[in-house]
Amino acid sequence: MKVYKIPEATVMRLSVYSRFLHQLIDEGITTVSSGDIARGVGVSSAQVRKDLAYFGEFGTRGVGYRVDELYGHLMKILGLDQAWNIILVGAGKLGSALALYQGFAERGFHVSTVVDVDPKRIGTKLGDVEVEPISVLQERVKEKNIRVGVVTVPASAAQDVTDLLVEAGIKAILNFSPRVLKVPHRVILRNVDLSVNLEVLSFNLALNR
Amino acid sequence: MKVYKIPEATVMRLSVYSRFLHQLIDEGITTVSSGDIARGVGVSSAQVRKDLAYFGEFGTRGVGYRVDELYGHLMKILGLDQAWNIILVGAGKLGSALALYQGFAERGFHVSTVVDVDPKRIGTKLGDVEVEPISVLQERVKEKNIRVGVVTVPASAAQDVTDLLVEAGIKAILNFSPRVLKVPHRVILRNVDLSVNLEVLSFNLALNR
DNA sequence: GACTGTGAAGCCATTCACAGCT
DNA sequence: AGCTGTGAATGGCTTCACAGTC
Repeated sequence: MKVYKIPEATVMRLSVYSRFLHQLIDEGITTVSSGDIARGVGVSSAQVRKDLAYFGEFGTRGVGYRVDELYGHLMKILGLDQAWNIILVGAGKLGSALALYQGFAERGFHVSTVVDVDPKRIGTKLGDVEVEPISVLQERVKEKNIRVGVVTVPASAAQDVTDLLVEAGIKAILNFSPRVLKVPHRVILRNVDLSVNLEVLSFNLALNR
Repeated sequence: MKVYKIPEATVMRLSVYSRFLHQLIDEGITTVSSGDIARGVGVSSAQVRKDLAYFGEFGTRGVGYRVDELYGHLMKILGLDQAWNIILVGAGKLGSALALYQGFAERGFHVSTVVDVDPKRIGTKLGDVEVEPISVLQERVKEKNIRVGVVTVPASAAQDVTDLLVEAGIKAILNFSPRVLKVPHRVILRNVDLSVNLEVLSFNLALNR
């Protein structure tokens, strides 16, 4: 893949396109145009074509794209042609919800380990995964070849567990805690900040009052 | 407020700055420079100053910003000088977790109503809020002056409950379902797509293999 | 000397518009 | 005629760099 720099926004849209295509497959639709996709996900058709153009030529001029074929390409591009083991740190309300979230499993993300510090939570089951003490973190990451960690601990503990994940050799972290985390450059970090999202809404609502 | 167009990225950073300032207040720090903030949240100091400049001049040249003062300005700008009632639609795993999430309450977002279609969930308590049937949605929105709705239902039900929220006069929607929702222009929509976030990570990990 | 506020420059993403296929 | 792929134009956000202020 000769890839210089793909905008993150493009990657996010590819993920959305791929889910839309999945819908079309379920509906038995076999061919789709960039305009159809655009209408389906709420972007412009030029945007769809540009996004795809980063990775190759997948369509046929005058016709469009074969749905199953394009879907396969997108899944490959997104790295979803393989399953990913992930470790979840923090088995509180949010952590438990994510551990049981169907949407992850559907896309090939398998929560293979859940750890927590709270003795009351250790030993409980989330689906078929048992909550383990945080001391097993390094061992599990190694033995299960886990590359992605999800942080769902309170803000005060977030940097500490992040350091543990980094030390264990994790490659990417999805952070749900409302804290700015420091990680080495080699580790990919994404933040899903629930409050920030609500605050963007309240900002916009507050604008016109 | 004479505001032309504030980049969304700016609004999101303001939210992060405000939380950082809150930390500083807890630590008893009274003055801060744009460089301090920049280091604390991982952006450039020019970025911090530009973001603030959209809204006025809050600092003193040669000195910096008064922490409590700047914090107050940011909270006002973000619309957090008032409490917001929010309605949560869908009391499944994720919905329950969000209903009980402390981070919302801390920032003045009060989950005042939770509704669901599942009879088994109706009548159960999430903290001090009782899950009610979806039929009360319109009534609750009106009587409690709710302007923000949070959608945490399965993808298949997402558009239907969104239509209900829009019809009830909701002003902004935070969507956690993996579906692209259609809303009228007057309604503000934000998506928190959990799978998309993981897929951006897997994309980046898959790049170098 | 230190730090803010800001015009200008640079950079990156989106949109336009059309040539090229089918 | 319809739709893709793409260079060029546009628009918008970020970084630079410095004048202004304490």
